[in-house]
Amino acid sequence: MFKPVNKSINFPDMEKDILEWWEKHGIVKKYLNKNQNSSKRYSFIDGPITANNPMGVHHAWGRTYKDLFQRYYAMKGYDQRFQNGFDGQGLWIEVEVEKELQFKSKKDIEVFGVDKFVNLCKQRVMKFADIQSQQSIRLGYWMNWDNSYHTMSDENNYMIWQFLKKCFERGLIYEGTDVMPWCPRCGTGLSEHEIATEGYKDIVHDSLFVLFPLKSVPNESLLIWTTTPWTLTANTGVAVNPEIDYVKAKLENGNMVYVAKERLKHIGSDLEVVTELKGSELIGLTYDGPFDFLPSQQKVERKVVPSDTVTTEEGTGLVHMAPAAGKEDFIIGKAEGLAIISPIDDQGKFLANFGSFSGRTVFEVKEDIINSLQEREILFRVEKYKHRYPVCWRCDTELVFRLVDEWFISMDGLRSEIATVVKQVNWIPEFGLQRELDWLKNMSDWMISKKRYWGLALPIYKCSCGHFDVIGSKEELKERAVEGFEEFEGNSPHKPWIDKVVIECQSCGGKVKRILDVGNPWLDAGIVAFSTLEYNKNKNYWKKWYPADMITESFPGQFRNWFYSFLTMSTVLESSIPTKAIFGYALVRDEKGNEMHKSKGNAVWFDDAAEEMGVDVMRWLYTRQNPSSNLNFGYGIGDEIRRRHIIPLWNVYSFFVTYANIDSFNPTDEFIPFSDISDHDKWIISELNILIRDVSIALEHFQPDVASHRVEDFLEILSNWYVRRSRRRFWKSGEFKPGQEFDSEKLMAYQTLYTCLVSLSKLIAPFMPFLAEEIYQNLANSFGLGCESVHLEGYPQTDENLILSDLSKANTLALRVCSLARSLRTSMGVGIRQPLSQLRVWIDKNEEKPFLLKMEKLICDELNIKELKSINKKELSEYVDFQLDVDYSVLGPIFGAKLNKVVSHLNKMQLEKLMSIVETSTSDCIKVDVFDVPITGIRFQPINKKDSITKMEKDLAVVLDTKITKNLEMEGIAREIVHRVQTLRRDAEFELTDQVNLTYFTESPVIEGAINAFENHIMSEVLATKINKTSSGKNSKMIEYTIRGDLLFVEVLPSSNS
RNA sequence: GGAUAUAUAGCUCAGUCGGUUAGAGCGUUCGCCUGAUAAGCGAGAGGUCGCAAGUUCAAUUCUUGCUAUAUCCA
Repeated sequence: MFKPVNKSINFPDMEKDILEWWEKHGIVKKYLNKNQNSSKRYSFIDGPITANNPMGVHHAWGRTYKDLFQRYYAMKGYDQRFQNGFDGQGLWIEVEVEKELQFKSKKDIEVFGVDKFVNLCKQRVMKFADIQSQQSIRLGYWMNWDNSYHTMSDENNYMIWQFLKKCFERGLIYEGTDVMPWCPRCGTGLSEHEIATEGYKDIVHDSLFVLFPLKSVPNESLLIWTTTPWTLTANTGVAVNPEIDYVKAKLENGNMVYVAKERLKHIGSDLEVVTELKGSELIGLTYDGPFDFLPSQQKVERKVVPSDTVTTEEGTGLVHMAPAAGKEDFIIGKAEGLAIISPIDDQGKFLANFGSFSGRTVFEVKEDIINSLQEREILFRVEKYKHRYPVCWRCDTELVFRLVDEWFISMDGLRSEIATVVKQVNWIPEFGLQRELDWLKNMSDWMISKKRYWGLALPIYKCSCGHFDVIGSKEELKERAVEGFEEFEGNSPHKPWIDKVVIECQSCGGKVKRILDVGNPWLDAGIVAFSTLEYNKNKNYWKKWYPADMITESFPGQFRNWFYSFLTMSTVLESSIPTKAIFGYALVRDEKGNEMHKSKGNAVWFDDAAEEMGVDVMRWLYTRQNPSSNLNFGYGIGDEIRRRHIIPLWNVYSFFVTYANIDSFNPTDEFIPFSDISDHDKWIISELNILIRDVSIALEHFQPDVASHRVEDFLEILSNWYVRRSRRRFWKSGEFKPGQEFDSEKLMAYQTLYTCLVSLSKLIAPFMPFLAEEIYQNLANSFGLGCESVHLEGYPQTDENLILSDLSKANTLALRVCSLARSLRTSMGVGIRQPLSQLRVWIDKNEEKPFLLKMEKLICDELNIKELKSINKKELSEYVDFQLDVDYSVLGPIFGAKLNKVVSHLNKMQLEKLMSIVETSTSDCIKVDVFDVPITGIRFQPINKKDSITKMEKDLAVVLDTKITKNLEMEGIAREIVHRVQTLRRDAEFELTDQVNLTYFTESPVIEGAINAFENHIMSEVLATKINKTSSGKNSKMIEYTIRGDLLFVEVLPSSNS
């Protein structure tokens, strides 16, 4: 006996029961260990998830892929590591802890105590790692959760030291001065990685047009434009494009200004052009700067310099240069030898020698700057200007550009090496390779330092003498330490403990401390192909698992983040690929395709989604998605997935169990051999084997969407064709009990459907682990068949001998015939319940004709037709006309440019004559003019005559005999009655097997005649033991029906026999 | 300004290694079956496959240019 199936199942509840069952029986552990001794290996390296918040549904997408592929290879018998990773060092953790403590700046951290602060950061990571593990378990993600790695681990940090040491030995590490985007709140620079993603916002600023009077000529000025007024205090030059046309124009007050010709309109229509000149003529001019009086500006020479980056798209065509406060300015300034004046400190406050601005932030001084320019009559105009301006991706503070000393890894020496490695990786989607190479090409040196607290302690020791060293391991540090190692010993290599250690300078012998900076967090994640695979501890282990077979992450951000650091680090350490394949996927959007934002209220939390829609639905939604396009996620979409794909499977399963129990079907009995089962059964088994083959191939080629859609297609034909066309076999009477006679056709149906369902449960196990388990437990394990859990099973394998392509073609043909005939019935207004005597079918392709005969019974049954007749073209021509239909795909390649001539000759021929020539031709070709035309290229396509009783496609036509004889009419009425009584049975809540008595009353001789003629049929269809006509007229319990205009009253009562 | 991707029905998306009738789901109109399923099945309407040029006997498909959108870079 199978466990009865709940038809109105609540999937999330079912999933929770399964979770409990897995837990109770230790299934996960058995699964993780099952291939331990296998010679086959599948190596997956997990890109660490940031353990800073609960998981979102976008994480669930990636984790579904990770689980899917690992489960697939687990079922295939591959040994795996199943190691999850958590990312936990860096500014994003610091920011959250700062928020909790309500800190406003870095000073608060110092006052609070760096050690306490760092410990809180660690605690936060552990807390969310735990939450995310629990959520992942709810998702059905099977990993070794006791063995997750942390990027904050000693192992990981020291491994990065080793990497940095190797960079150092190659001379790639240097301290550089550069203008960096800087967050005044966080007090740190941002690397290119960080600024690009969410780093820009549309912000409106006051932009200023300012006059810079020329030194050489009185009353003549350069007109410049800036969107960052505070940088004017650090101005040391003006850039012009030598190729552009400029003008000298007269203002109302008679003074002259220089601007680009094209910008004149924007600046003022009342300007009168005095002369035109090229930008090159301006170069070298000197001028009075806007804040010459500041102490920092003394002895500075300010001049006009050339730059082809200057355009006439905005501003004045003359660009104010503050080399210490702008990226471009710095590059141009260095090239042209402009002075560099650094105006602000790490909190965005002006340094000491900036007069009244000193000690105030760049945001505070804006008004004063404007007023000062105004008073001195060099402010030309203030204009609101909206632009994309960089902000801090963590705290939203507007960034400033600042001259800083940071540590870098030089990329120029590595670029081509990395590119070589990148090209060896299999990128999915393919364009990933192009994007990574593009990023690589444009990537400037990697800024690895950060002036913060919680993160990798950069092992760089810089002496006051200028010499610096990079330490490559804890052991090396111990060896080199001259002070403080005992104090540090026992702590993780983090600030502040690590900074107790002092080493000796190898150049001057002085005492040296570590630089104060921590590392860029992408170092942390990039090293995991070494740190987690025991590169130092156990080389054999490392060799066993390196490189990974695949990694998978959301691709939009990772080309410059994890993918990049991952590939870079393996290039430096081993000059080899860290993974054979990188499978990328896009972004999760909301139901309408908009970005999800907490603030917009359209973000969906994983816990809510799991509770409401269930994780199998969620996982199917993910796996069926084309990975390279954005995924719209929502409850409505979830409902649709459940309704269209999961409920149908559940219904087939429920159908099977219902009848299997009625008939005492036992799956442990011997199965009828494939060679002996019916064609209909062979067909679905064949389709099943094709499905298994396709799904396996798709998964091995990283096409989970293709695999999912193939499963959906199979479910469709299983439910709507196999089961529907098999139902009568399940209804045949007779239980499968020892000593009882039973129908072998019926047994075949049960065994076939059973095979399909059990195979399906294994096939979908990596996709929907809960539903798969539920079905498998009931169908297999409860009878002691198979394994304890579907997840301990092997993945189904295709048996090529069971794939019968002729049966596929035959069923495809039958489906087409039925579809055409149904459409014809619809258009003629004859419902399917009215039997009709004959359907004539014309098939163009000779090779398909035998299939029609094979499918005759099934088609007749499906369409409620008495007889199927195959007709030839001549017979068909009674009902239709034909037209010439040239098969261009046949004739095109043969005739090429002469094709038009051939076709026009064919068209000129009389159609009937051509048809008979083609039909009677004994050779493969016919002569048309001078051409030998193969007859396979000439077709005759039927077209409808008016008011026809035919319906056709190109190579298929059906003709319906619509004559309804007296007998057919009565049979139709009988079917109507059966239908009404079945509905009555259901409404009265009879069991499927209950016998009933029918009582009816009618005054219609037609209905009465039909009942009499088809009494036995009706009785067997509705399980009636008796049919009584009352002569006393209708009683009040009878239900009234109108059948073809006549009244019928019916009552259904429990049978007196039962 | 450069790179990559995308552009197909009202919406969300498949597809076409070039072949003259381009598909699905949702939505919409109409209908139907049902002793598993109204959380089902089917039919109809709805598309000059972004625009333009080129290659070709033939272009939605290949090439180029343009436009728009997204992501990335400068």
